[in-house]
Amino acid sequence: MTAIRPLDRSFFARDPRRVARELLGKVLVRLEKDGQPRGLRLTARIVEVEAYLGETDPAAHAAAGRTARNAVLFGPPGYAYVYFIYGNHYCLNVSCEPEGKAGGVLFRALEPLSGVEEMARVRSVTLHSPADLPKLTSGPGRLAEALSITRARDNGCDLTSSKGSLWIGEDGYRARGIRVTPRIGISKAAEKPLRYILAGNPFVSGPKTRFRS
DNA sequence: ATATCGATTATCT
DNA sequence: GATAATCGATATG
Repeated sequence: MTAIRPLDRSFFARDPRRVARELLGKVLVRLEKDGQPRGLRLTARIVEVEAYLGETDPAAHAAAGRTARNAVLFGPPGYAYVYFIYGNHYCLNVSCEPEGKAGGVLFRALEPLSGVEEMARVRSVTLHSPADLPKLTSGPGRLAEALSITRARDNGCDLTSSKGSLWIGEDGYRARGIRVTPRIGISKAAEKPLRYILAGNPFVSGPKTRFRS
């Protein structure tokens, strides 16, 4: 049982590239009120993220300026920006940069640490072997579903407060093997290296890349 | 292993 | 009316 402490808001008040890199190895925490005395705590380590810069980044939702949808990206740092995409999926970001300047980091993959059974239940995944675990949280839409993240419930929530039901913390784990690659699933500015992964971690999304010495 | 495709809707042009 | 920071299923090598 390792203690998890929330990150300070100043952690997020920086360039999304720096925040993205430093978020690798941190922990996303979801507390469900399920009637149990302490609730049900789901935790998962962050193993893949992407940086989305402000209005200068053609691929960012902030590119066309502030709208009702993307307002959180322009607000204070450390808050959840949740959007709905392809008529099917939610994706989670955390706002970066000081208030007034847009920027965010997209959560693309997590490694489950606790609450695996609950994640499997809400994802409708049957776990036959450890090889099935990445189906739970490998991919932005999958991890959002595993943690029951929706725009109605979570958009605009403070991710720096452990009193909330969704927050980001650190447990002393030190990230190893950080690599930077182009972002996934975008057409504009697709060549920019703004995706940060823990190389070799089986929960990282996308085609598996081979190791080379 | 890679490729293609349909689902389904909030948001923006 | 078109698009989209995706996923799961199907087809094929």
